[in-house]
Amino acid sequence: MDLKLEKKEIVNILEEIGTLLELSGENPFKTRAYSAGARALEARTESLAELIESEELEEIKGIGKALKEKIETLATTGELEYYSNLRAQFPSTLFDLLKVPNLGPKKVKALYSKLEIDSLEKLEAACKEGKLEELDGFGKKTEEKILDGIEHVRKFSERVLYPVAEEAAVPLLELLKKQRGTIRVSLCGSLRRKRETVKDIDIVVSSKKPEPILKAFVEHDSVTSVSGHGETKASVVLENGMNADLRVVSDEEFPFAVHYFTGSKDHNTQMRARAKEYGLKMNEYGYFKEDDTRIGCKDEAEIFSKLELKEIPPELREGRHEIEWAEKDELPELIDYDDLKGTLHCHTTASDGKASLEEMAEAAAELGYEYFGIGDHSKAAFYANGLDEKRLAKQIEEIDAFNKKHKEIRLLKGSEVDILKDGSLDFAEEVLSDLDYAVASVHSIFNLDSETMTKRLIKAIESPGITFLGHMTGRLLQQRDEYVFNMSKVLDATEKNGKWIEINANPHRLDLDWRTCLEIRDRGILFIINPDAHNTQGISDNRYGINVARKAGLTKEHVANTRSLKEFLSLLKK
DNA sequence: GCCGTTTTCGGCCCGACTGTTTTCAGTCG
Repeated sequence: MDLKLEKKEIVNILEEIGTLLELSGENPFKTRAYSAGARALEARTESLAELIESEELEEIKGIGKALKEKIETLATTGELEYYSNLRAQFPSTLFDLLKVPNLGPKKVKALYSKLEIDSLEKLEAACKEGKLEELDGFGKKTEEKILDGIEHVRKFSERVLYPVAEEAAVPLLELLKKQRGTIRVSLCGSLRRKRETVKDIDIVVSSKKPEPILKAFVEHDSVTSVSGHGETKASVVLENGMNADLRVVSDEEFPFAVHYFTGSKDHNTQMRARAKEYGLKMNEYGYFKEDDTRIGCKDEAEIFSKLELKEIPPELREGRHEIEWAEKDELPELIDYDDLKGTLHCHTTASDGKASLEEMAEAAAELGYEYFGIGDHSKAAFYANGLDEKRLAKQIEEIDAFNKKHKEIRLLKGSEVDILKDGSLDFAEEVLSDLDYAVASVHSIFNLDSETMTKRLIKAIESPGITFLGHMTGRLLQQRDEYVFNMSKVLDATEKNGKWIEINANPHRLDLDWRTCLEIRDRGILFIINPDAHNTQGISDNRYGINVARKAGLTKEHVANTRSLKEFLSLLKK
């Protein structure tokens, strides 16, 4: 089936239609139906062609007759009149205005229709001239807030990588923990769900006296401005540009508030719907019967058990399969942070690493790993000082010598072999046969057409000397999109040849994405979590890879390097 | 626009906070 648009592109268009409908003042539920439909489509792992051919689109919850037809029209023709008509009503630059905090569709529409403001520049000028005060519902304070907001959007419009958010959250959590009136503290939001990128930091505290806790929060050293400060909640902007929200509730309410603010939105919606089936109303303060009697719960586990659900780990709460799993007692026992017994794909000073082979090995041993795979670049990665056959042979000798001397950790001989443009490898098979393992990666020529790139990857994964593909999609979070290829076909080849798939744990990559892991798991393909470390600290990045695996719902059985050295070596032989 | 073992029509989550109001609309999470 030949499609004009990829699934991702259609998801984006549906989202955009949702926003455009908001701007045009449509029924909010209709608006929501488009963004809900977009998310529902995105969550499916099947390719769009499969969904259309098998007539399954309309089976997806959140996609009805109208959306099905629009999706199919977009997929087959690449166009949709309904969409282009909507787009013609508003300039696309209005989307920039929506990014300004406290500016929503209603206000943006008023700005556009009454003052012809359609860009951040025009908005800024109008604020400075005091023009906004002419409009109903706008005043001096709004103008000031908008000016601050424009500044903020220009500086920090992006979400930040998980480790950046985590680093900013830790001191706040510590501050809150040591406040006198604090009973319990929990990180919430996407940071608690271990998303790969995070927009703001959400924290919930339980206490009998909220005021002093809120005060301590807004006065913390890392706070540069206070954007809201009420009786039970406060919002601040941190010096790294992130927003942080604190909510203070009573201790009885705490588990509900924590669950509520952990989200995701979709997960919460599904939980509330389920609560309703049990005759309960659910909000951030508790369960309520129809006569408004409150039913308390001591912790999150009890919140779930009241609805006959097993406790769902925060990482899984994305509104995908978790409630179904919890209902059937089929929640996977998620892989844990100390389950990795070894790791591969690490660099040394031989190529572009910053630490020597010995330093890297010692650091790995200190982390408790039983085995550690060196994987320096091959000669085509010339920008990274890749090794040629001669230098690789020398490194193999060094590794043999190291293993003779050291018993605390076993070094594995390996290489990160470049996949050349035509899919052939940078080293011949006889060179690879001297190694314990080899990871094949694309490091150049990303802009091939889908068919060529797919063939390229398949040819690499079919090579006998290759153990797994490294960072398979090539994405760099917030920097570079995945290259275009047919993942299904590459996975077919991976499965057929008994190869593995890497979860690259570098926080800039996190490649694979957790959203696609489930399909791979169900094919029976093994994963391996590697840090792609270029220095000794980088080895610990594996915990971000574990985040991905947990979000995907993987257990340790699904991940090759949870095996002991002995088991791992026999896996490699296969 | 979607959805339904109380419904094919009438619901669709809802509370805190802010600013501009003089009782509430808009935004956010």
